[in-house]
Amino acid sequence: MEDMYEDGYTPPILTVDTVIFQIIDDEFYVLLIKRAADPFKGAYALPGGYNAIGETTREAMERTLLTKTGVNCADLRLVEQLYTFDTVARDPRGHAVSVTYMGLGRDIVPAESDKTQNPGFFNVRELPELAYDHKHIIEYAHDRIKSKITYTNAIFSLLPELFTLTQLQKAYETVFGRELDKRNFRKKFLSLNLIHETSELHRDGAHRPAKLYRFNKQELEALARSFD
Amino acid sequence: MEDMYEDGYTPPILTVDTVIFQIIDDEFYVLLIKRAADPFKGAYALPGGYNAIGETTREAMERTLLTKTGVNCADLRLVEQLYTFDTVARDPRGHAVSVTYMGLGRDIVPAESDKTQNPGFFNVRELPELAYDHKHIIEYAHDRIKSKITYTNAIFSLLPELFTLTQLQKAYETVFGRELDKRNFRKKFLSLNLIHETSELHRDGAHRPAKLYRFNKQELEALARSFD
DNA sequence: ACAAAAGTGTTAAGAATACACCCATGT
DNA sequence: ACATGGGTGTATTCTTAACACTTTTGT
Repeated sequence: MEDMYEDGYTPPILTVDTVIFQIIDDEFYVLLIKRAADPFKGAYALPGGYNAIGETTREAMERTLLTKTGVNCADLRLVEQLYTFDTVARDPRGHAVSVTYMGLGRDIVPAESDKTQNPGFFNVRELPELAYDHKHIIEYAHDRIKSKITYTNAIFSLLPELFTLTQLQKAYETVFGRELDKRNFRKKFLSLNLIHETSELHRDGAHRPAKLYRFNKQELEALARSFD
Repeated sequence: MEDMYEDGYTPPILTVDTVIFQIIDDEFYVLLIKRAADPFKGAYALPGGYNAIGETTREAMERTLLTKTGVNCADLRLVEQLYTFDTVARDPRGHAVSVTYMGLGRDIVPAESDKTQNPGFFNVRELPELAYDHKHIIEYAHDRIKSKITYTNAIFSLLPELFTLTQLQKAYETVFGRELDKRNFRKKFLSLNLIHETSELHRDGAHRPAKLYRFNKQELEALARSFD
């Protein structure tokens, strides 16, 4: 914090990058853009951009996300800072530092204007070639949310307000990438007292309708016991 | 990542700050310096400083830690990036961004030269007035290590190579800030297979000598079951 | 002999796991 | 009536939690 550098101090380039996840048809998707300029022209990348002076990293994240993908941060259900990556050759102008965020939501639709750079959701299990170290960042974010849903109620951010127990279980299975036992899942999850039954039913095809549930709180809270 | 800014792009000030913890006499201590210049002249602060261009945040952390406290990062047993704080009024020259690190070790001795700014370890339960948002950063780091020792073997970083089960339990109690049951602690910890008995004994006063144990690995690994 | 910390085991309650059939609906 | 996903219970094993006395040593 002291004056290591006199007036000649020049900071590195500061960027932000954002990993937006959502579940579509029981698969896990991440929001990417196609790069229109070098470096990595034509490759896919996380939405992000420069962090200007006078702007917090969170503000830069919200601004770049909106500009590059049309996604409004206020429509996300959970946003948190992930990690700060130092990346060699991240930027042609030299060493850069990228503060990354993770955002989770439901029914997020990127805007398709041609000013925005072909934003779209890609299945996390079938990613295209990615610019920079963005593959690594996506894996890091995926690990984070995998572990986060084991000790918090973060799964709410990937579900609609009203949901069936089957949808809830599928959401867990999608993030974990493995199957869970139906009876044990229900018994355990209900014992955590995070959700309550509503009087509404979900009718969907030629079978018994499912009860719809709702989270008690739409804010992050720790679980009484860790999950799975 | 695209050119939001033309050539006129100016990044914010980038700094690093480091939270070094160690246990001394069964109490938890953090390394602080006394600020020699404004802002916050005379207040205590975490060691840190500017991140120069061309230098990674980790390099800046190692450099500033050595310069300001005489502590060599290589002497720490565990170092990890914590979080990146945007802090208003963090720096008189305007908005700044601080990447923070946490370091854990044993028998760390700050250098007392007068070039270094009176570095010293302070009991986390009796902190002096702190500059900036450093109190908040220390609490954040404390929470991180509290939770980290519940699902990893990170406690090794706060213990000597050879240690008794009582020392191990005391280390947990120090970080958690509460007491644990001796018999349950031993039974559970030994069942995790992280440590093994050595043939050496620790003699210390007029009572039965204690067996000394050693960690199987001095690297971070996840626990089979989460702890406490 | 005594003071001090090391070391040790059992019981009871709760949690995790494995596992298969009936229910309510639409067509 | 049948196909489809919704919904439910039990037995076993493992884990946690509560709890007090004996052992070994130095003085």
